[in-house]
Amino acid sequence: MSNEAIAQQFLELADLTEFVGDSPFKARAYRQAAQLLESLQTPIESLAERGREALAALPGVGDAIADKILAYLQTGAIPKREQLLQTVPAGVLEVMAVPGIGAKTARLLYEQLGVHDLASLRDALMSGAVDRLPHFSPRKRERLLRLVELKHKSQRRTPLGLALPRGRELLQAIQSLDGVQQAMLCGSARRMQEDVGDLDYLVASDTPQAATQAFVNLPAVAEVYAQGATRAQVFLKSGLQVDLKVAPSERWGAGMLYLTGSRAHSIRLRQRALERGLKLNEYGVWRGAECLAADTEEAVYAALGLPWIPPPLREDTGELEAAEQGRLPRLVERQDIRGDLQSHSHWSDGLDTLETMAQAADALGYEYLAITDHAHQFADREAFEQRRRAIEQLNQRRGGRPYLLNAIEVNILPDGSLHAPDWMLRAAQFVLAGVHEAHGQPAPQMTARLIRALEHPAVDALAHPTGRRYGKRPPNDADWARIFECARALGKAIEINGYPTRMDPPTPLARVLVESGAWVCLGTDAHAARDLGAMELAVGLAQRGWATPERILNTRPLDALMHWLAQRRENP
DNA sequence: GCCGTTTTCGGCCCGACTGTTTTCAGTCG
Repeated sequence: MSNEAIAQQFLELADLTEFVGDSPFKARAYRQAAQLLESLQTPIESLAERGREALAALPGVGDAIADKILAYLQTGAIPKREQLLQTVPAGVLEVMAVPGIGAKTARLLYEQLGVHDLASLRDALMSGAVDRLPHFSPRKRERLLRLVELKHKSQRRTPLGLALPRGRELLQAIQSLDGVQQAMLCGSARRMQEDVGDLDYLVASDTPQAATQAFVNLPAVAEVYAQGATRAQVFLKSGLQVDLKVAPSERWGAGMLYLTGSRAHSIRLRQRALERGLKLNEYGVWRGAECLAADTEEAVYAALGLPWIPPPLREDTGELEAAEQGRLPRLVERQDIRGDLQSHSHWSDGLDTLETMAQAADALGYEYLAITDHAHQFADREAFEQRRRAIEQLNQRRGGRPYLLNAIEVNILPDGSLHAPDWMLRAAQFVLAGVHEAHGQPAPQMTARLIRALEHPAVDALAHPTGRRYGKRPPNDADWARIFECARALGKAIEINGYPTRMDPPTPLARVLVESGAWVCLGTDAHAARDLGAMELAVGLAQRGWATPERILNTRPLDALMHWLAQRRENP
C-alpha cells in the first residue's frame, strides 16, 4: 500500500464530499492530506506504527484524518469514502474531471439527467438533453462535448522529458508573437516536476489583449477554454493544456512566483503575508494600496522576509522553514556536472559508436563519460577486450577529451547475484548494477536482493534503483531507507537516473536518498548521443531531492573520480 | 476537517474568466 494510493483515496473523498454538498473546507482538508501523503518521504505504514498521535502530528492531519489513515491501512479503504460510494456512483469522479464541470454541475447533471459517468455525459450532451437544464445553452453543450473528447485524449500527465522539449518549442512560438516582449515557461515544468499536467507561460506585453489573441490563434491550439484581458487557457491538438498569463514587466517577478507555484507553496506564502499584515497576489506584495515588491521573485520573497527559493523546492515540504532559518541547500546545477556516469554504445544496445558518444560528451563540456554497456551482451572475453582496446585507442587519439571509462552495467539477478563473469567485473573501471528482470518481488526479497548486490565488492553503484518506467511499470517496493543506508555504510553510490521514461528514484524517494548521506551518481542512461542531453532531467530530479554538489560523484573532476574508484578497489 | 502568543470557535489564499440568472455563482489555477 503506497502513499500514492492512499493519497488518491483522499482526493476521491474530497471530490465526493464536494459532490454531496458537504463543507468545502472538509474537501480542502482531504486534498491537503492527499498532498502531504504524496510528498511524505517515509511509507505511511511506518509512521502509523508509532501510533495515532504520530499521524495527527503531521501538519493538516487531525484526529479524523488520522483515523481514516489507520482504517485504510487496516482494511484497504477509507470507510467514509466507501459510505459515500453507496449513494454516489463512482463514475461522477470522471465527470468532475472534465474541465469546466465541478461538483455543482456534476450534481445537477446527475440529479436531473442521471449522468453517472463519462459515457452517459456524452450521451446527454449529444442528445441535447442538457439543454433543458438551468445554466445550460447549446453553445455550452458544444463546448463541453469538445472538452469531453479532449479530456479523453489526455488522461495522463506528460513526463517532464517530453513536456520540456514541447514546452520550449511552444515558448519560441510565443516569444515571436506580435506584442510579446518576453515569455517564460513556469509551472510544474519550471519546478522540474517529473510529470506535468499542463504548460504555464508568463508573458510580458504592453498590449495584453493582442498578445492573448495571438496566442489562441497559434496553429497548435485545438480549443480555447478561456480568454480574457490578461490570461488565456487552451488545449492543444495533443490534448495538452496550456495556460498563458500576461503581466506588465514591473510585475514580472510576482507573476513568475504565482505561475510557478506549487499551489501549496503559494498558499503558504500568502498566509505568511497575512501574518505580517501584508497581502500577496500575482501583482505583488501589498501593504494596503502600497506595493512593496513585484518586479523580481527575489524582491517578492525579500518583502516576505525570505531568501529566494529555487523552483524545484517549492512544494511546501519544508522549504519555507529552511529559508526562514537560512539553511536552504546550495542545489547542484547542471554546470557542476563534469561527466555522465551511465551511457551505452553500439557495443551493447546503444545506437552510436564510441566516437560519436565521445564527441557529443565533449560538446557538453564533459571531462569524462562512463560507457556502461550491458555486461551480458558481450559474447565472450575477446569481445569485451576489443571494446577495451577501442576505448583506450579513442582516449589516446582524443587526448582524453572526454576520458571514456571502460565501464559496465550488470544485471542483478533475482537472488541478488550478478550476471557477469568475475574477470569482467574486475576489469571494468566502473561497475553499475541494476535490476532488469523479476521486477515486483515482495519488498523483503527486493531489499535483500539489492543489498546483496551492493555488498558485492566489484559493484560501485546501483542503477535506476526502483526500476519504474513511465506508464509501464510502477516503482519496485523495498525498504529504501535501509538500502540507501547500506550504500552509505559501504561507501557506494546510488544513481539518480534522468532517462526520460525512468526518472528514478521518484521525487520523495530522491530526497530520502540525499538525506541518507550515500554517494549519488547522475546518469542519463543514454542509448544514443542525443540522449546525453537528459542530464538536465537527472539534475532536476536531484534538485527536487535537495541535493548539493558535495555528495554527487560526477561533480568531481576526473582525477578525484578515479581516486574514489581506486580507493574502493583497494578497500572493497 | 484543521488550527491557534490576537482564537478551543470562527475563521480558512486570491483573482480571472465564463455564462447568463441583470448581479453573481461556478470553476479553475
